[in-house]
Amino acid sequence: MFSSSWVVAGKADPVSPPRIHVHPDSPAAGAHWMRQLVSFDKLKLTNNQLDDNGHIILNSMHRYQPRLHVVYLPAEGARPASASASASATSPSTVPYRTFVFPETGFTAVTAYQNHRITQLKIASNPFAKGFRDCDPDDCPPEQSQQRAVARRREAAAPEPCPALAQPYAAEPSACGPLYAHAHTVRYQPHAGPNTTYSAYYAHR
Amino acid sequence: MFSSSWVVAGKADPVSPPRIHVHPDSPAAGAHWMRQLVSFDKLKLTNNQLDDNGHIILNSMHRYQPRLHVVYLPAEGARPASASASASATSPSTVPYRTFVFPETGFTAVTAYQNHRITQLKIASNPFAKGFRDCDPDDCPPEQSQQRAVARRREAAAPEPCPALAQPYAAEPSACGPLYAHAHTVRYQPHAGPNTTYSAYYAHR
DNA sequence: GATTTCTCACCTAGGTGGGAACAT
DNA sequence: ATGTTCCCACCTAGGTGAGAAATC
Repeated sequence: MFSSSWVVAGKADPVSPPRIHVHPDSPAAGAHWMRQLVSFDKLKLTNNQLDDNGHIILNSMHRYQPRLHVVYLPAEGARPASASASASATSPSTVPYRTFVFPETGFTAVTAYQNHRITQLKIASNPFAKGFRDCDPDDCPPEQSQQRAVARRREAAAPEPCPALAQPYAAEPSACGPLYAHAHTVRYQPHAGPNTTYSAYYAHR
Repeated sequence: MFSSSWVVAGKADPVSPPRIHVHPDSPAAGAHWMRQLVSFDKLKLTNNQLDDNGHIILNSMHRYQPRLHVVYLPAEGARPASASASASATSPSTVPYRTFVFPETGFTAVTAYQNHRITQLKIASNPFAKGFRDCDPDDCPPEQSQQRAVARRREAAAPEPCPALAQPYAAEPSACGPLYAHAHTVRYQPHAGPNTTYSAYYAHR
């Protein structure tokens, strides 16, 4: 058996090139942001340190805490001709902003799920993975022939469903032991300096 | 034979509900618009008079002249809290703007092409119609077995290509006689009052 | 008889996990 | 032994013209 806890494994890996995802609606007035839910579903993650698509660069098997920055931008006539990005780059201390952290959005980056319940959760709730379902939840004949899933699938382990994961995306991960969630719609900022980043050990169950 | 000219066929049909397509980048500074080509490829057309998707409503077999309006929007601090759209609706004469017309963008709306050369032009140049091509222009074996096109296709008429249409989307339509082009990326405004709109007669060749 | 609508096979574009191959 | 990369079949979503059916 393994101990189910995190352990420090030495100094952290070098930090990735820090990148910011600017919401596509930016800049916009406060009324715009309050009008509806603000979604970051255009944000993309990568583990390619040389990425040039503007994606957020992560290290696999490391833990991240998304942070949200709300930046006040003066009216167009009141600021210099240069774009706001360069203005904040040259004098960041003069740009007023507030930062918000939602601890429930913290996640561990992975290249492969470490817990097959997460796999089942994604298959059940993501329309693009419909091909891996045993049964379409929307129209599933009670005892009839199941919708044929991908032919070459040959999963050995039993499903052993976790009650806490019955509602997709709504469960508290710790309810089923250490889980490694794949996050699609998060904003990235390393939450601490290089010497305090969680390092590469993780717990099996 | 038919006469190859337009004739007046009585009073015009009632005008469609007038709609404006606002470019998705709006509002933006002049420097933004000058940075690259300004594309209206998100604009969609419909002949459904009851459309509620915000598409531009056209009458089939009628002629249209797109118009481009450049509207000056004062800096955010200098204008009232209400959005610019409502401001121009309540007092249009106070909104400074300029209108540009490019006669070469005029077109006739249709539900089906009236000239099969246009069909061939679209098939040759639109990636979504690749299934109807006899041969992929990018990799076509010189004399080998042609790429199989859609099976149930049974076009009777010979291709009889028009030299002026050799370069997709670049030809002057009148070079091959009266053509009825399908326009995807245009801005709509009826170019005259209801009594001077072209009506439903058109010329065969 | 001419025009419009509808369904279809055929595409593009891209988001899924599976699993083999590869790297460390 | 473990973690990563790559290709694949399988999906969603939606843009094509062909041709039958419907409409007028």
